[in-house]
Amino acid sequence: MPKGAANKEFDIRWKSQIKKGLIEYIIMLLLEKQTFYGYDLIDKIRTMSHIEIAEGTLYPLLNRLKKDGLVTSRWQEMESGIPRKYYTLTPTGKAQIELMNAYFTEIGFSLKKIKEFQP
Amino acid sequence: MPKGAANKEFDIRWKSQIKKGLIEYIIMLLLEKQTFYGYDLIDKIRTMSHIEIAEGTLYPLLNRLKKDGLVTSRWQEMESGIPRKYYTLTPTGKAQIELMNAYFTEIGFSLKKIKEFQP
DNA sequence: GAAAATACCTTGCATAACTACGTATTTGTG
DNA sequence: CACAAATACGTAGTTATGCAAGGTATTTTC
Repeated sequence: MPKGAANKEFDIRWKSQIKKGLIEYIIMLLLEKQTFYGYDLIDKIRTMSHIEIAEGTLYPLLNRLKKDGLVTSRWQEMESGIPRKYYTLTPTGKAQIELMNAYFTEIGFSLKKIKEFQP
Repeated sequence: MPKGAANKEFDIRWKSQIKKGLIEYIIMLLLEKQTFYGYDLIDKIRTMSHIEIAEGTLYPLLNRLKKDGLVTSRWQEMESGIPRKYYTLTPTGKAQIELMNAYFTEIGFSLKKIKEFQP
């Protein structure tokens, strides 16, 4: 057990940086299973991963995915309540997920190798 | 097998984003095992992970770690060749690594859960 | 009928990776 | 022996993304 305390500000910054790209991946993994609307994605990810996603992060992100042809969206009028914008993964999005899965697997192997590395 | 091809530009951007924070973690994992100098870290990480780190990424990163008290550095004159700046993890750095390990473990569990999720 | 929750959105800031460049020394090659 | 490549450090400016803080509008709850 190290005696020094960790650097709290560094930790906050680092965790924010780690989310870059990761959130995009998680959202696509979920959209691979079913359609979601934005507000629901935030809630789903919070309960499944304890990762908090700000709305100011999510909505621009979904627009990027759409612009890049990875998802499509359609408005859904509710019988009661506020209309929701549902997102669906495109074939391009599905192809992209395969690349992401492969990259994550590779990162997993690399981290394992590095952690087991003996000088 | 999806018919659509993935979005190449998106993939390049995404892989760059995934590196954010990850490179910092990998470097600290290596420095936990032994001291390294910058140029050697690039080479070590390339061979152990196939992740390319630009020099313009590494040197500012090492300076940040130093500024945040996670590493110390000392110049080492070589008998032959260019002097090297060796980096060593501080107790603060070691404490930070434990937080990072815990966070990565949590992310691993979350991804597993999300991948196994059935609607 | 006021507050909270739902559901969407935008603007501006901070951070980190990258490209491209610069410096200096040493090693390899024709 | 000259010249290219490799070694080893560094900086400046660009770009992308997460986040805080703000906004609108409707619905539910107390």
